Amino acid sequence: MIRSDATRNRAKVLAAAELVLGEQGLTARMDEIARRAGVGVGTVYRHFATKEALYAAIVTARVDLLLQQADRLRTTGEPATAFFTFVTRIVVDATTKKALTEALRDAGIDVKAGRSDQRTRMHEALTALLQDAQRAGAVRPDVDMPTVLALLRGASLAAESGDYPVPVLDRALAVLFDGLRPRPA
Amino acid sequence: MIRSDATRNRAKVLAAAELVLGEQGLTARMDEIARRAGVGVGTVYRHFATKEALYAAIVTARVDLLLQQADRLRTTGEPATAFFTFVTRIVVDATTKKALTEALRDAGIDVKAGRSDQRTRMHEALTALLQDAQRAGAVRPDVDMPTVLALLRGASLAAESGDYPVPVLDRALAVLFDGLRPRPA
DNA sequence: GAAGATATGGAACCTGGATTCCGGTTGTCA
DNA sequence: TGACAACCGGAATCCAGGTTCCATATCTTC
Repeated sequence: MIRSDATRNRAKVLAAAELVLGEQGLTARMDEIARRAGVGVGTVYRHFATKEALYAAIVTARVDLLLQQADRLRTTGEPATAFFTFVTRIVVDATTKKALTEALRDAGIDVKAGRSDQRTRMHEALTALLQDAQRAGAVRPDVDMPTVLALLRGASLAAESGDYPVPVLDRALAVLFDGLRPRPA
Repeated sequence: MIRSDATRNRAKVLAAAELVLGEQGLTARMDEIARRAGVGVGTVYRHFATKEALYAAIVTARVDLLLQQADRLRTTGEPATAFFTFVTRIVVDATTKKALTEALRDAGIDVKAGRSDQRTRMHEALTALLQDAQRAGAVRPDVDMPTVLALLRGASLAAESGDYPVPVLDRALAVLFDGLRPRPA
């Protein structure tokens, strides 16, 4: 039987970790996370065998969220906005969630444990969105997934590094998107 | 009097460090650098007071090189190619020199010690190239330096992370450049 | 080629931070 | 409520890497 306080603490740790990891990325310290959760390090370790495991838990959850959004956008019918919105969302996410970006390396995760199916799923989701957008003539037909991924990753990394004010990021993204659109002959 | 073997070793350390830092970035270990230089750690420390100082020395040198190239390009007369070539050069550089990219944070250096004038110089060089290109109608007039820097940084970071084959990076850069060009009405 | 100054190698030391351990608490169940 | 298992906190332990130290080896100079 799992004790009630245990579940409660687990949640607190998760929440604190999400916060701290978002702020400091992979360099965040375990005791800092514990402190913010109002809990001892021991407790953190009781719930997550290792720092990496803790990260994995968080990243996994977040990626799942993104995947859901991708699905929803896809069924919205508007391929052009679906694609650009999703990409934007990823980048914006990166602004806050340092750890996520790290883990987003090549559109997925490889944070050890099996979870690599997420990587595939994310890849598939993006491919679908891209192809739809291309079919709709909203994205030039000659860019492929790897290229998009590289750009996306670059944007996320830049965003993640934090010292850019939002408007600058917006403008940068705008430029990038313009580059992705088909040239008007 | 500086002993001849001392200068020789200094050079060896510098060379090894440039190599190792290029490969592994800031996480490179001091003893690895020493090993590759065929020297003891003590010797490394005799020449560079601290890991950071060693990095600074290398980055400074490299940025100086880039600055020279910027100058040369600028006087070449072709504003459009000058700008795009320079940007490309920086990104390509990033492919090999992890440490550099790190340090290139917002177009400069702040690796502690004073050297921050390089930051200014790099910034000036880029601004000059950008403005020239804009005046020549090769870059849309509505992008500003911060935006370019953000994009540049993103590209460098992506490139730095290494797992992209050259052609992908080329294509990504092409897209980015297209975004920077003025839209043909 | 001897003396003194300067360098060298690399073992020892130190520090920050992850992980482990365990005496003391608290939730659960009868 | 009592007994016991599941949990807790956080001090102690471990470990990886940076940095220091110094006995020994190399220059340089006279």
